Amino acid sequence: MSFTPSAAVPRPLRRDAEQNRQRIMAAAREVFAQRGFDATLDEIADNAGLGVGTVYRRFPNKAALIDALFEESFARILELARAAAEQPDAWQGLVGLLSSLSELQAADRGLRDLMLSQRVSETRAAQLRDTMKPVLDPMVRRAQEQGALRCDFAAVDIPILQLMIAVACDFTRSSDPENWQRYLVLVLDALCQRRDGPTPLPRPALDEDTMEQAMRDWPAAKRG
Amino acid sequence: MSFTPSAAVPRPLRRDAEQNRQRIMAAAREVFAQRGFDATLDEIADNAGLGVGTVYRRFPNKAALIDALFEESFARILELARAAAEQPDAWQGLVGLLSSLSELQAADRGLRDLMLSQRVSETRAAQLRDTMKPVLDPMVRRAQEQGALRCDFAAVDIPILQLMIAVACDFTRSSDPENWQRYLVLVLDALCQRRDGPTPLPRPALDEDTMEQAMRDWPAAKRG
DNA sequence: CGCGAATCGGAGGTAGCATCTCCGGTTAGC
DNA sequence: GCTAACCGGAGATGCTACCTCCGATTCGCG
Repeated sequence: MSFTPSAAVPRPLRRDAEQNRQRIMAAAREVFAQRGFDATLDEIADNAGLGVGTVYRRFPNKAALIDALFEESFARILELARAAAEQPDAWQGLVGLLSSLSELQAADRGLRDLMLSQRVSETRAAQLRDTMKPVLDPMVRRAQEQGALRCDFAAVDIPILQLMIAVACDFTRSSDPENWQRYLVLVLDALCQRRDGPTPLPRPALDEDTMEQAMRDWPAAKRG
Repeated sequence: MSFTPSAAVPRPLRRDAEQNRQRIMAAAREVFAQRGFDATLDEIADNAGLGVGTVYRRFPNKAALIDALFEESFARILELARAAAEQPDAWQGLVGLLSSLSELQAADRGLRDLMLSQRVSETRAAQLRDTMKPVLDPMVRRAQEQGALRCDFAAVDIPILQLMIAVACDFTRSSDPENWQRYLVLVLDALCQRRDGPTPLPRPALDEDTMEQAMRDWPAAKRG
C-alpha cells in the first residue's frame, strides 16, 4: 500500500507527450465549457491542434477525460458551497451560493453537466452529492431558523432550482447571456419567508422579436 | 377558388384504410403523450397494430402526423387561456392558467413539446404565439393593475416559467408524477406582488433516496 | 549521429438509431 | 372475380459519435 497519489508510474511521459496531454486537458476545459459534455473528442482534438488518435492514446475514452477534469471543477463548486455555509447570515449565504452556481453554470456548460450529474459517472455523482449534503443541510436549516428562508424548503431542492435556472439560461442566452439573472431573482423571491414587494429584476423581459428568435435558436427545439 | 377546407378530395379512403388512419391518429396521440415528439413512427405503428409502411402511406412524414394532431391540441390550450383571461380576478386567472398548463404538460409530453415549440413547424409555432399573445397580455396587465402580480413580470415570461416547471417535472416524475406541483407553487410565490408568508407547498421535498434515483432515471442524464 | 521505442495523425471502421422506401402478398368492393 | 388500393416490415439511407489502426514522424539515449 502506497500513500502517494501517483503510485507505480512505470515511466514518465516523453516530453512532447506530456505537453500534448496538457494541451488536451486545456482544450477539453475550453470546449466542454462552451458545448457541455456532449462535445466530441474530435472537436477537442482539433481545438488542441492534435489528432483524435493522440487524445485516445492518452485517455482510454471520453469518460476518462471528463473524469480527469472532474477534480478541479468539483473543488471549485465545493469551495463555493463552503464559503457560503460560513456566512453568518445564512440567507445571504444561500442567495450567494445560488447566484454563484448559476453564474458558473451559465459560463461553463461542462460545469453544469457536472453539477446536474449529466454524463458523469455514477461514482463521481455520488461523491459530489455526499460531499455537498453536510455543507448545505446546516446552512438551509440556519437560514430557516433565522426566519429568512421558507421552512418548507429543503436542501435537495437546490439542484432542482439550479436545473430550472439552467433551462431558463439556455433558452434566453442567445439574446443576452446574462438573462438568467432575471429568473434567478424570481426564484430567490420564491424562497424568502415573506416580502413586502418584489425584488427588482436585474434584467428586462425578452422582447417580442428576441423571444421569437430564442425559440428558434434554442438547441432543444430540433425541428419535427 | 373554393372556401371548403377540404377542397378537391379526389376520392374517399377505402373503408379499411380510413379505419387505420383513425387508429394511427389515436396511437400517435397516446404515444406522443407518453414520450413526446421524439417517439418513433415505428413505435406509433406498433401501438396501432400496423406496419410503418401503412403510417407512411397515410402521412408523408412525421411532421405531417404531428401537424394533423396539432389543431385539436392547439384548441385545448387556447381554450384554457381564454377561460383564464375571462376571470374577473386576473391573478386567479393567471394562477389557474399556469396550473392547468403545467398539469397538461405533465400529463402529455406531446402537448408540452407543442407549447414550447419543440419539433413543431415554424409556421405552427408562430400561429400559436400570435393567437396567445392578445389573450395573455391583457390578463397580465390586469393582474398587475389589480395589485396582485409583480409589475416587472411580462407575458413572455410565461413560456419560460412553463419550461422551468417542465424540467422540474421531468426530473421529479419518476418517484411521483405529481411532484411538479411543488415547483409550480414556488414559482407562483415568486410572481405575487407581496406576501406575508409562504404558500404551503402541496408536495414534500424529494427524500434522499428518491433524489438519488431521480438523478439516475432522468432521461437527460444519458451517462458519459 | 543513429536507431528503436514512443508518439502522432486522421482516415475510416463500427455501432446505433431514426426516417423513410419498396415490393411481394393481401383485401376491399364494384 | 378482378383490379386498384392497401398492408407489412425488412432493410436502404443518412447521420452522428466513439474509437481503432498503422504508416509516418519524432524523441532522446548511447
